[in-house]
Amino acid sequence: MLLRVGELAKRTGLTVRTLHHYDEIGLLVPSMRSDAGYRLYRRQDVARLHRIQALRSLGMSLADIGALLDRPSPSLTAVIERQIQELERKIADQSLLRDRLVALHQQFENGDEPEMDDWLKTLEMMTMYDRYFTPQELDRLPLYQADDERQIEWKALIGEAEALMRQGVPPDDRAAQELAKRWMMTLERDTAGDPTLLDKLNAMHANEPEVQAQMGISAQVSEYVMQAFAQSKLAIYQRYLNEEEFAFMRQRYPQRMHEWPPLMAKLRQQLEQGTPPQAPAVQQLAREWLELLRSFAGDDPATHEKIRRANEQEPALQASVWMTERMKEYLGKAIAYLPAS
Amino acid sequence: MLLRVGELAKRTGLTVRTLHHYDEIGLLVPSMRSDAGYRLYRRQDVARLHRIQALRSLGMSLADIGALLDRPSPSLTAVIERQIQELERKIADQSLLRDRLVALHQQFENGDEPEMDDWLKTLEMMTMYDRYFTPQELDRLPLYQADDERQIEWKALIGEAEALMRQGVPPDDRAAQELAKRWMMTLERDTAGDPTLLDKLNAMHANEPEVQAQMGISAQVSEYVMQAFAQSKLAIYQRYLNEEEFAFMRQRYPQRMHEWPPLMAKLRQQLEQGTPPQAPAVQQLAREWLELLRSFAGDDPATHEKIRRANEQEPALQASVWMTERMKEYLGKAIAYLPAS
DNA sequence: CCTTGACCCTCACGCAACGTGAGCCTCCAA
DNA sequence: TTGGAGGCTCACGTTGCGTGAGGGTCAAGG
Repeated sequence: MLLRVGELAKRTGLTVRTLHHYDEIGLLVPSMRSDAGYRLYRRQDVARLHRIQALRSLGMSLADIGALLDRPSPSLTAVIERQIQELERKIADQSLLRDRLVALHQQFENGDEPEMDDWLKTLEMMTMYDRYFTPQELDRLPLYQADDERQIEWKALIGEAEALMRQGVPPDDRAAQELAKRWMMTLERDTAGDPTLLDKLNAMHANEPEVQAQMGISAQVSEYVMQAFAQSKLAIYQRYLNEEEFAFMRQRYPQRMHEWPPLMAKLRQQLEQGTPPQAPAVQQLAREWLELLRSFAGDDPATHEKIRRANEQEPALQASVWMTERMKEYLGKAIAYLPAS
Repeated sequence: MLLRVGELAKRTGLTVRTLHHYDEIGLLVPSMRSDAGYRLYRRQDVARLHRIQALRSLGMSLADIGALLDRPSPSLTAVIERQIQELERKIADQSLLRDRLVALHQQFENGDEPEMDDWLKTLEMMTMYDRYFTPQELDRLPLYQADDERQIEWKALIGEAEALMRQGVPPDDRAAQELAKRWMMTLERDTAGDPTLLDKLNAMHANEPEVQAQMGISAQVSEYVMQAFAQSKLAIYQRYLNEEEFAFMRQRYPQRMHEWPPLMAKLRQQLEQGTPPQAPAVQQLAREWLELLRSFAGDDPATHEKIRRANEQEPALQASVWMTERMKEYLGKAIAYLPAS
């Protein structure tokens, strides 16, 4: 029962080269050589090879197989479980990819042979979203599931904004403010009211000129809308503040309002992780929050009180802007725990 | 808008090494270098990189991407379709593997920590079957889905055969013949009556000592059963033949009967492929069939006629042995088309 | 006895898409 | 002017073999 490589190869369905390779890496070293140097495999070698093939068929690497065969492993079931999990991960990944490809394929199916450019642009957008959002987030991001209606809605909003800008309408104009409010409400809806999603979306728009181009939202437009939104809120606060307070706030608020979204996002994440309000991380966020408030409202507690009253009484300030009741409550507790400074 | 590698890497989520690599293979060569040799990427380079990333996210190889971007490909949808198909193949393969692993895992789940050897033996058997049968065949092979009942049944049959052999009972003994008939019927059932499966199973048993050991069917046992089966058929034919004819047949039949299964398998495959009986391949098989018949029945047409009559009238010859009515009819036609020689 | 042809041997490069140093250069701020 | 961050070019490693190149071995046939 001495087999030469060729014979063993034929019997096992492997190639001679493969057996050479196994020899080289010490996985299966034939226990004999002929005088001429031919590899001679004995029954025990063949048995080992069968085990190797068995384990290979489970997708194990040659290194792992060698380790497993050479010393009695602690737990074989554990090995299998690992293999299963890895396989399931791969399958999940590939299924996702396939679904996406199929969707893409359908999208361009009617309307024969799309232009290369349209094609790639769509693809690029998809990969952009991939870079800024996790798959779970994408699932929760309505903007990503963009149906035609949503597209049209946004096109209209953008068009209006551009028109106002072209006409030189200032951001504190009533029309601009109304547009900004609608814009923000739509945006809130399309980010599922999640400030984390909003924040990432903002980051994406800020960093990727191509996204701006594709969506049609230039940096100017978004800045204009932001300012108009700020003005719409200022207009409300004005009714609660005296002249001096309002003048102060009017100067500072528009510059600092960009800082809300990331702060809200972080707060929301802590809330969802169930971090208690007195935890250091949350306390830090509360401090930053107060800091931001002071930066445009000054240090006078009386002013702060007025702003709080406005927030409570004005429906326009209550609605929307990614602040839920739970968030307000959580923030309130965190602030209450802050040592008086 | 000139970016250095590090910056571009950061913005795209790639590594510097990856960008170097793309440069090396000519996929993305920065359109500028600084005086110090630093790679400088312009807007157009960034755009190209975005496209590269988009296509990569579809699972395309760098080579393919390069080809696609450098000349306008004929059909992009075709590319995607290819990707989808490849993905589905991979997914199918991996799902199969996972199912198998899960099954294996469950098999050993109860009965804490199995012995490495049992483990590997089971696995080895699985890979053996894999080598001799296609996945579709395995699906159709009842023996492979071996439940406990089947196992016990075969253990019993093998035990009986071994006992008879030990006791020195000759294959032409009544008891041996009865056992052989039951054996063949069980085997027919467990190969789903498909001679192709039978043939491959035989090949596996003949070539793989380990399979014999695992199943407990030694070459001696299977030869004994074969001979007993031959004797059981001879006993029937005897009633139709004269003494001389039977003496001739008795001498030859046991030696040649091994040749039936492969011949039946080939014939069945032709039948299933819908090959007409007058096709050369089928004609060749018919010739071989007649040749085999002559080899143990002699050249006298009268003898052949007697055998045919026996086959028609004897239920024991009708039943089983992997010959269906359709097969008989097909073979009959093929023989009828043979030029008289 | 010599020649085929089928096998066998040992290098050693190739593949895909980078990861990971090593050794050296450049730039900018302190 | 010095230190640290970032850049450069080799060049080897990874995984599991495929694919020659160049050269022995062995049994059969002329």
